[in-house]
Amino acid sequence: MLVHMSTAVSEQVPEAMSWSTENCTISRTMDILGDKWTFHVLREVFVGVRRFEDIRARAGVPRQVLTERLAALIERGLIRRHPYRLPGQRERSEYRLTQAGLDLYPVLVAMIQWADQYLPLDSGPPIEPRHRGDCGERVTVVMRCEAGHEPTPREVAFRPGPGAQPR
Amino acid sequence: MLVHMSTAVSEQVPEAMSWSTENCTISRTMDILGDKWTFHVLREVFVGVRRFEDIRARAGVPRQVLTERLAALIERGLIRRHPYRLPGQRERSEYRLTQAGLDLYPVLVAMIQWADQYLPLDSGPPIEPRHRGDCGERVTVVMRCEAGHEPTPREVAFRPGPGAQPR
DNA sequence: CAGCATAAGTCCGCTTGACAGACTCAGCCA
DNA sequence: TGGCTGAGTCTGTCAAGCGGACTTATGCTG
Repeated sequence: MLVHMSTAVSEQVPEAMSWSTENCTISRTMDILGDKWTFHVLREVFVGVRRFEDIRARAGVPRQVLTERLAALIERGLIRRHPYRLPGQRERSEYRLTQAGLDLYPVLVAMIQWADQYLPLDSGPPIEPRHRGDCGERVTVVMRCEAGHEPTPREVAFRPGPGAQPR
Repeated sequence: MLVHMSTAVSEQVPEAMSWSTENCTISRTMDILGDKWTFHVLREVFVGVRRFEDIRARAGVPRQVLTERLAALIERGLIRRHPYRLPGQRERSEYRLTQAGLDLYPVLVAMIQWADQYLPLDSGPPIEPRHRGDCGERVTVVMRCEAGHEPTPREVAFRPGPGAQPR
């Protein structure tokens, strides 16, 4: 039971205190995604902007930072280089999402959904995730457990799994 | 239609190029969440670790950075201070999630789900989101559109919404 | 051929932020 | 009185981000 549920005056030690943060899943994810420019770059690639100069100009990333972040994202397997050639120009590279990159969609959709609720603009959402093709309806994320329930945030808790290490 | 779907050799200009990144939802979210320490701090609060010293020691955050991040998270309304008093000690503060903070659950669950797939540990997941109480089953996020479909990442696209500004 | 245009970088010096480690402060207790 | 503890603040060092100038490779134009 997490301390959230405690009603006693005297505090209990949270269960999580006895588990290591060594191999924490969030840390390992943040090692890849955990800075503001990486997310800006991914946003551009997600909306279809894939060339160095276009990404740089739209996201406002310093060139050196963009070079470094693209290399890191390629090394981590989220994007890959893809040669292209404009008529009358030499061959260059653009950057496309891999399957691992595409599978970040739920993360981006969850963030947009949160921001649309808590950081709304007067003019409405500037960007909307939608079901492609004939359907075209707006897409949201929902949490669902394996029994088929759809719990609210208060009904969800993080628990140690098989890979948890004692401290 | 996004360029993803183009099969022609000659490239098209992505639709997104004609929209401003000024008020982008991802940028505005990253202004709040977009650095590695903020996510580490949130992780601790999510798993029930709420006191300055405990957060600092478990997350390995430099004190000064923790002070600054907690203040920012309070100002943005994701957490709030809550006084507590251990027996025989003076009153101190702990940090708890607000409703806005709790509603980041889907973002964290989506990240963990992605990492469990693409950055797995031999020993299994160290942390698992679960439905509290009697159910106890594992929780995942799914994308769902308003027509009730559950599209895969390739079937979702980001489109400009009512608040999109031309460049 | 010389000269120009362009995408995608690299180089440079400055400033900002992260960092480790020492220090402070307030209340409680022996 | 002096010591302990949680929650900070202070300080000097060092890495990273930054804007702006420079470079490189190729194709096009005259």
